[in-house]
Amino acid sequence: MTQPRRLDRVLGLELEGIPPYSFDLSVHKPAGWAWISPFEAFSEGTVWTGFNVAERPIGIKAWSTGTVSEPSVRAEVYSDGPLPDREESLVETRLAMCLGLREDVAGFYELAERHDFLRQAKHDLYGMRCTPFPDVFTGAILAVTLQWSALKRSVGMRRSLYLEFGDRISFDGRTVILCPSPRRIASVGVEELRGRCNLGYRASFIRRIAEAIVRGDAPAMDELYAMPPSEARRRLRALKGIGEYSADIISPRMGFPVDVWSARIFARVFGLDASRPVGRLIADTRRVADDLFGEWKGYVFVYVINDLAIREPSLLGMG
DNA sequence: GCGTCCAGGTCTACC
DNA sequence: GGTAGACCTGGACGC
Repeated sequence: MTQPRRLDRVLGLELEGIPPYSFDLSVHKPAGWAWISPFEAFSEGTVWTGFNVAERPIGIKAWSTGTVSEPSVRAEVYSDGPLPDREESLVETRLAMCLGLREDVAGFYELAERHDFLRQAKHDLYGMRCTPFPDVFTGAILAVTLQWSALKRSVGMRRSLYLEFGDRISFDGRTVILCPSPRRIASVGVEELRGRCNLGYRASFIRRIAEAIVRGDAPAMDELYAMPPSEARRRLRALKGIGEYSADIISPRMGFPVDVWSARIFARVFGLDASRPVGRLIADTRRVADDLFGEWKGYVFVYVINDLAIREPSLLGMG
């Protein structure tokens, strides 16, 4: 195992948000989803994580300095050297995006008042944001490893990719493993990827997505963020191995990524016949989500699953 | 112990 | 444009 790269504090940021905003719920969701890296740490309201900016590993320590009604986040940025102005600006923009700080959820909360299950979720998770990935490759690795696999194996594949190929960084007394860079994965053979990470047929998908990003043939996350959501998903689906489900996960304006598992949950929430063939069930839950919630459907997905994690954890296999 | 089924999708070939 | 079959692997289940 390689020694972690030591990073020093190079920048402090104070980020304002649109209320209501809950930092803790946004970066540390009740369903146990990590904010950015499965190897980040969260303790007493502070998160230590990181991502790559212009192929440079960046460490982030962040915590709330405000309230739900007057949100403010302090972020300390760590690097292996001073950041050029352009990279400082990139880090600040990306952090605000990943935190969902500038997302106005008033429209979603209005919608939530019209549905019992959402009114409850809004109450339980008030101020929580959907938090986009810092880059397309981080989202693609999650989406592809979730495909056609039981959760235990999905978790194992993703952790192996990080452990085998991700950068280890050490800062503020913590060590975090970052998402492997596309350039690193593009330099590894498909068979080696398959063997070291137990990826099966997914190895070629991940390798081809990495190559597309290195060539500049894939859209950047900030470009996707600026596009209409349907266009962003269309651009993502042009990548090999990214279908409707995966594009819904990766898109910065999250879609409604129903699969076999979540279709059964949402069939119950939406009052559909859960005994129908699973292919039909997935199509039906997608249609209902589109019709009732439009572009807020991603928030519906995240709020419902995380509210179940609080109220009915056994339904999610959480105990 | 062994065989079968199926799982938190996507692509390709074929019609 | 719609659909069947292939794709890796491993846990659960029946025998």
